[in-house]
Amino acid sequence: MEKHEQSFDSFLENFKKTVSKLGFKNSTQKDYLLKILYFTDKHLSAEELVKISKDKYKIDMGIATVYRAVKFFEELNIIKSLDVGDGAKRYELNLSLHHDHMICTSCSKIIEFNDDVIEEQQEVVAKSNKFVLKDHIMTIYGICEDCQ
Amino acid sequence: MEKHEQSFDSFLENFKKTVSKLGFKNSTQKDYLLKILYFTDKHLSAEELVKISKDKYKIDMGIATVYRAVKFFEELNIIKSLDVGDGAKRYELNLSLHHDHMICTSCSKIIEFNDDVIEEQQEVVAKSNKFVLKDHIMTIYGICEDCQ
DNA sequence: ATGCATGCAAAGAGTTTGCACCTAA
DNA sequence: TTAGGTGCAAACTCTTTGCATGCAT
Repeated sequence: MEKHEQSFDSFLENFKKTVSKLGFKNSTQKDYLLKILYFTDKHLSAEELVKISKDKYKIDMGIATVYRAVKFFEELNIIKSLDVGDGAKRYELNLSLHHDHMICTSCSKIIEFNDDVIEEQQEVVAKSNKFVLKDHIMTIYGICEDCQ
Repeated sequence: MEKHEQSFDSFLENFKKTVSKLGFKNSTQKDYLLKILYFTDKHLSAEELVKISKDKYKIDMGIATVYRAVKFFEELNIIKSLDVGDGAKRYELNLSLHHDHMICTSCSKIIEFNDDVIEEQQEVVAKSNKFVLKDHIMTIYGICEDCQ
């Protein structure tokens, strides 16, 4: 997958400006959550975000803060949530180009992919049903090479 | 969407044979759950299944029975679960041809669709990633005609 | 008669919320 | 100073599990 198009510093700066502009307040917790999400290549759950922020950045934050933050981020459309099928929602930054997921039902590995044909075709489907398209999720389930 | 290709009676008979063959036992509860799922055009949650079986068929069944049954059905691959984004999983029979979902983010209406191009293209994507494809989910989010 | 299935209630897991305190602006 | 943010714990929702009883085979 592509790297993000924006450096973390400029992304964060931009985010903070938006937050201020909207009349909300910035916080260390949100900064670190975004930092973790920016630099990970995984899809993290709320629990995992708490753990990483503690282990890696020595920041203790309550799980409630994480849930409130991800909800906030989702409203600003800068993260997406993903249902992998284990109980918990997983989150990822929404900065890079759109991509979909392929999940191995044996080892739960997640591979990201992007396919132009599918991207275009969903527009076609939306139109023919008179939907104004906003987003889509495509997840392919199968057995990855290693598990076959 | 297409109607089911099999009548309910033959489907149920077939199911019961399979259950016996596998060494499990049949039950009224499972029969009614399948009946409800067969004849509904909605995607029902566990709670809703309990309610419908009580209201429509005067069968009281515990929610635990429903969860155990849907898990059992999923293992037999005769139902699918669907995550609409409200907390609860929703279930639908897996008898008819494969279809995907388009969900209105305004009124939560679910429209089913089937698109050959997308069906074929996901095979292509799976192959190029050396995945053995088993299934896929495609959900398009947008605003339906009524809500625009 | 045997063992899977059921119902109930309790336990779990994930997420949300109320409230007192904290902190950015 | 003062709204919004945070942490904690309690509450909630959805789902699973233990156990005694029920019922299909």
